[in-house]
Amino acid sequence: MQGMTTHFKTSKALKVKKEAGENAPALSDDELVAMSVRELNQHLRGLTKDDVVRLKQRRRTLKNRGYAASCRIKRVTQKEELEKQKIELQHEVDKLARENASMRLELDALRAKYEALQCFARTVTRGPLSPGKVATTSVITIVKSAKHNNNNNTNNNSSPTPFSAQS
Amino acid sequence: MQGMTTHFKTSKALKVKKEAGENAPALSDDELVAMSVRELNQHLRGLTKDDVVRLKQRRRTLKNRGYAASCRIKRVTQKEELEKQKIELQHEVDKLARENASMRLELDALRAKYEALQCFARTVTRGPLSPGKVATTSVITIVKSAKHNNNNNTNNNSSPTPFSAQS
DNA sequence: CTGATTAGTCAGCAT
DNA sequence: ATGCTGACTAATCAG
Repeated sequence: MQGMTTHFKTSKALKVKKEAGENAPALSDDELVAMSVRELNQHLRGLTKDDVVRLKQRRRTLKNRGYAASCRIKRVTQKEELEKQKIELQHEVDKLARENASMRLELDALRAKYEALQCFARTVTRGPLSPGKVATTSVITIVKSAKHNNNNNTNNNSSPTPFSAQS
Repeated sequence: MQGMTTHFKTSKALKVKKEAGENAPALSDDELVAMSVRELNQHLRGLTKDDVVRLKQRRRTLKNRGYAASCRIKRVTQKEELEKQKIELQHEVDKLARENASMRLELDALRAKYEALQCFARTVTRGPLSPGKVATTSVITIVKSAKHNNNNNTNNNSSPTPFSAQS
């Protein structure tokens, strides 16, 4: 991709462009860009029209240099922002998927319990004694304690609830 | 450092830079970039060393122009790709959240049904047998089966079974 | 050398 | 005038 060999040399050539030996009013780049228009006009007194144009153009160029840098920084910042949001969304997907799976399990388990209880209720209502084709494979265990019913909170599978069924 | 003195081109072009009227060996930019090194050498015969250097440099510059364009295209493509993936993830989040909510409803409804049936079962078991304060911790085990119980598959809420309870 | 990437420059647009 | 961005160039890095 990119070299990233941070060459902090740049002694005089590449990044920090310093104007060579200008004539008298040696204005540094940093000074020139930081200058307001009013300040600039003060420095412009007693210069050739040509020099004025040149100096203004140099200022414009220096400004552009900064604009270009801002533009690139903005570009990478936005890209990083996008990637960050993407990661956050991915985490949210994972979290929801986990919740989903565990709820599905819970739902299936509860459905099974419900159906077992349903069968049991059928037997006890339809007649405590039906001599027909009953009783071969389903076991229902009912544990009953009448005192206090503090149930139904974060229903784990180890049900202390009155009714629990195994297939 | 660079005085920008070398642009005798930039005559009128922004995107498609076409060389103006060159001299004899008029090679278009497109031809020059598309040329292989062997082909280039053939066109290089009978030229000043200086001209050879110039032509090679022009070729390199044209190539660089293309590389820069590829780089920009790649940049926007990757950005679009990121945004696309972000939208897809957002849709997935929405979908999972919807599933989650509906499952939560289903779970709550089933829990309510289950508890109602539980209450009912308690009454029918406790009622006929023990009117008093019996059965505080009794365990009842019922073994039951029938030949074929093909009724429990993806039990929808519209239960045609004998027992159904609503809260 | 070829291809990719960065910083700087300019043109052009918008404010 | 000021700020931003696309395209171009040169420099430099990576293979």
